[in-house]
Amino acid sequence: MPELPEVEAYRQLAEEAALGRPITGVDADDDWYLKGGLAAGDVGAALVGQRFTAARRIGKLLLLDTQSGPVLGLRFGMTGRLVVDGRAGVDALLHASNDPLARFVRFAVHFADGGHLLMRDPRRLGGVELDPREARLGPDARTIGLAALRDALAGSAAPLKARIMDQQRVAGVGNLIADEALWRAGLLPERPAGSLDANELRRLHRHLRGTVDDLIGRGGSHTGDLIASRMPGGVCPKDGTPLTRSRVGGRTTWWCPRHQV
DNA sequence: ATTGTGGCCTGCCCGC
DNA sequence: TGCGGGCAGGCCACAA
Repeated sequence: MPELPEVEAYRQLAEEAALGRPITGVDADDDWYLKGGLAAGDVGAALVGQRFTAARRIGKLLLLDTQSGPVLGLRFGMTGRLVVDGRAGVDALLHASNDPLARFVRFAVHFADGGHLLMRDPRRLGGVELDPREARLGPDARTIGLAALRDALAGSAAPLKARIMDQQRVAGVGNLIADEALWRAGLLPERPAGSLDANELRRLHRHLRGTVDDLIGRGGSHTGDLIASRMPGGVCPKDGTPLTRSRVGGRTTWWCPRHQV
């Protein structure tokens, strides 16, 4: 599913292939897919005649700036893909259908040259927004500083995993990255977020950023070292201990009961 | 304010 | 063989 690494790949695709091309039309027929009070026709009215000038990303939110219009915000939910001129941003997506590109198109932007940028999302968990409130998102997990991470966790009784997945505290951490980073850092997902000492905080910071960089480099959130073992019968790749499965913060969570404390 | 829960949506896979 | 149910999880509305 799209977590930060996938959305970063989408951002790069948009940056390489979608900037500077005059927009001549928009298909936004699915009301469910329009967020933030948008009505059918609003997106077209705002974008036709514009060009995208930059592709940015905060956490899992892709932001396409326009010349003199609003910022187009794209969220991909769990099964959303970005496709530009028929070229998909990522090859494989866990839990998403690999049906032909023509199916499940929820939103499309057409360019004057005949090409298009579109979102394909079988489960419709993503969405489209104009001028999304970027300030609502916390620091991006790829670049967050130690002090900012400390601030995000300080004083919280919520489970550590839930806290780092709170997009208003830290932007971009999804379920798989959370499990992978906590596993690498040797920290129990259920630990109260505010209970980390200075060493543990440093460890989490190092491994959170390291995990994000690794997964971007390897090409997706499914390429983590823990992920392959994240199934019934799976054992910890570090020490061979059978992994524990539970729910933390409402999410299925896998961890090693031996080295995560 | 903080923390937890349920529902949205659809495809897949398991067991009967 | 068909079918029901559980599951995947990002995000939001809502509850306590």
